[in-house]
Amino acid sequence: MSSTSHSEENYLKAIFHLGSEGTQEVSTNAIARDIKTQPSSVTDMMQRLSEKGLVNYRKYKGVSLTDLGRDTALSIIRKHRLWEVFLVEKLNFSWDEVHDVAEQLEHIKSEKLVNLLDEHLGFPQYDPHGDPIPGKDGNYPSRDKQLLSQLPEQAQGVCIGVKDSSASFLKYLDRNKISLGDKIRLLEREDFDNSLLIAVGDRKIKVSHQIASNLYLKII
Amino acid sequence: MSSTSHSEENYLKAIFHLGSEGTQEVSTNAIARDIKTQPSSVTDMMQRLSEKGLVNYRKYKGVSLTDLGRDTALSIIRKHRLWEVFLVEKLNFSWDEVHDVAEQLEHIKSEKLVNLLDEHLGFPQYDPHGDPIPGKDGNYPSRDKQLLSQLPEQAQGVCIGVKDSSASFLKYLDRNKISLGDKIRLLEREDFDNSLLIAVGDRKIKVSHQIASNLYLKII
DNA sequence: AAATAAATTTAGGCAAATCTAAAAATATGT
DNA sequence: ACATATTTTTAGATTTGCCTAAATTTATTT
Repeated sequence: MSSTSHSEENYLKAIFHLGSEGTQEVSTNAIARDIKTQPSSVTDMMQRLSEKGLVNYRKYKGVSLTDLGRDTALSIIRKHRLWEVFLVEKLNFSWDEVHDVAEQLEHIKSEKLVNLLDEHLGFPQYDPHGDPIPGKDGNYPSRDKQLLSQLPEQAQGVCIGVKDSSASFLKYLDRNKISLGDKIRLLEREDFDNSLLIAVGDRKIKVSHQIASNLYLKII
Repeated sequence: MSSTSHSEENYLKAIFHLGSEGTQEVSTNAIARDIKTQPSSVTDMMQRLSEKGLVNYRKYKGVSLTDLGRDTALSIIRKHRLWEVFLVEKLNFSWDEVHDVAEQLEHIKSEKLVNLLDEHLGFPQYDPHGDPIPGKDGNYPSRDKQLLSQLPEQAQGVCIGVKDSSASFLKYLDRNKISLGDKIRLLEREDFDNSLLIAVGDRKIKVSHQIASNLYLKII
């Protein structure tokens, strides 16, 4: 019944993302850092969310999502990702521009809107950054994926997502013509700084550890 | 600079609509009635909007929009109406379902989004209720239109808009197969209750004064 | 295990946006 | 024009969401 506020929804989303999909306990400080607010504000909000039955909160012990909280978080993430698809597919936004707008659109309240949008987009399974879109019923498909940085040498995979979806990282990928769906093989690992020599299609590229630890592959 | 809040935007919109497009002075009570809030809340907000330079406010004398306030109101109305077109044209909402959702979408802040949406929709001139869509530059085309109730007998026109866009009125029009673009002729006026006999295409319909005073025609 | 550091919570305040009740200004009726 | 009614404003509270500073709890070091 009592519907969630804009702000409450942002906290739920943060807990979901920080606590590996809401299952693990998340610390007050981690939430504050993520949401760019003070730890005391987080404590405040956790007490309110706890009273609403959206989180499990024990003083000094951190929080996790209840089933209700997880469902709420998933519905917001669903909306966020569907809107991202809309912005990129229908309005020709580039993938590094969609985040802030989707962050606003995700709070629009209308079941009908979300479901018609989903249909309009052809029931997409993934957003422009390769993240899976939660279903209407709240099911959340988890893909098996691996960071490029964790691959064994000579292994190869298809690029299926990014961990960091900041504009600067996405623009780096654009400049280096690395896109979702590209086939990538790890050729050499430089032990000194953990940088990698990879083959993207038939191009050879050197990438730093930081890059490699933000790119998800599906091993093939 | 200082951006307007959700709530401030709603007040600006109300003043625009109540004061025949923001030109006339609007009373505190009228705003309170329109926005479903207490007169004291309106006074509060008028003082804040006045400090921000969005309205001309003199105690006990009512408010009107400044040029800045009018521009702000128009940009919100532009967004509202573009989203209504989107909902009807792209997502197949019916025209009586769009209002509440557009009321939320109109507050999304992104120049780029509005302009790409406009382009995606083919730069529509009117929303699904026949209201003109303000331009990017803030120009607001006023059409010459007349209420059906004010027509002289035997005059005819094309239905171009509704004054009341409540779901119940719009559904009445649907049930009676009266749509924007239909040609309507006033056949007879019943003096007793001001009800009218009209011809819609080649069908004859009786409509009450209340109906007739919420339907806009362009005389032909 | 005591001392120190870090994380977390409490306490007290602030701004936005609302409310109710009371006071002040304006409008209306005879 | 004077009394009454209506409208509008002020005063004082409340809720949400945030802040800073101080207190408390938990973790880490030596």
